Amino acid sequence: MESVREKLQIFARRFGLLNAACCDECCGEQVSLAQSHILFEIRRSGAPSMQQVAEELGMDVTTFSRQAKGLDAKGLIVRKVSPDDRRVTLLGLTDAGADVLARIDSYMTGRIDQIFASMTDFERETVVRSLGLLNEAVAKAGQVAVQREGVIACCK
Amino acid sequence: MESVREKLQIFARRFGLLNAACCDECCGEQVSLAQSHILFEIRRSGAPSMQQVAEELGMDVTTFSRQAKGLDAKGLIVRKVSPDDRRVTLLGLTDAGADVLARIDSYMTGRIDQIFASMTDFERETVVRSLGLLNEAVAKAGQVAVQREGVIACCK
DNA sequence: ACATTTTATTGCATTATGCAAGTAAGTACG
DNA sequence: CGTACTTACTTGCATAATGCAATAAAATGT
Repeated sequence: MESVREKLQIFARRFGLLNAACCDECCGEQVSLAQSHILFEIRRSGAPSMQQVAEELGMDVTTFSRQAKGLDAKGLIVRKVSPDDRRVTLLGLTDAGADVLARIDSYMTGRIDQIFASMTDFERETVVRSLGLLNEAVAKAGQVAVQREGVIACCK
Repeated sequence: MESVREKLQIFARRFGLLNAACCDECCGEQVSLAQSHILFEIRRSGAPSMQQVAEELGMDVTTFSRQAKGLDAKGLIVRKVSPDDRRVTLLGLTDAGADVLARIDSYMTGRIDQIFASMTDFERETVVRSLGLLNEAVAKAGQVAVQREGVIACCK
């Protein structure tokens, strides 16, 4: 019988592939998969610093720095020095960046709708609620780990 | 409010990070994250050909070929010519490969248990069932996509 | 004022990646 | 048969990604 670990592994893998495919299909010319993650996270977290995003994505800051430079050069994000601390760079999406992300969103939600189409309303609801539970639980487990080991969730 | 797309995105990302951390902590010396995925998939699918695994993982066959060579050199997998078709290489885990994978499994299940620890029994059950539903739904959506577009699920 | 820490950037070497091309084995069809 | 075509895998090569070490610049502590 299939373990929870296997279920999660397989689901995460497939979702990753779906994500890559969508990103590639709608804006492969403009952004790589990694860069699409960065756009997503910038939108999600307001006006984050480079470190914040890099850590959230589990990416080395140096790698992140280069990716951010690339996105800046393409006019998809803006980097401005924080007024509070001139060492930190605050990130934001440009209109073009928001557009690219919106296009990826739309592909993704389309595909996700296809996936959910084979479910009953009840199943759909259950699954969505479970995802919420799962994310909360991961966050909680992360906090515990920080208290115990001084480590953030899953990142080194 | 958080969309399903966002929930999925975030969950998949965190799981990926967890996966990387576990793989790194217990056998970073022996296998890369990508290689751990390969071991996982070989075990999961019996005695697959190179192409099968590469496709399942959404990896280019040439990249896969090199990774497989590396795993073979480390004595973690065996590659033997198929008796049915001498072009195809059938993959299998060696004892050492199975051990490495078992170690990763054990780290992962430990972490997953931590995550599930903050849930009630009912929630846990619901989440597990939902993961099953989700994977089935992805598989179904994949089949539909094949019929319509001649494309496998999410891979190009 | 000076040492320490923090944030971000660059140098450099290693690795991953994928396309194009090649080899070897199987298949189809005259 | 044999010749053309397809399929499974491997290598060449060029490009992109990655991370550690070193650096610059700003903030903090004492």
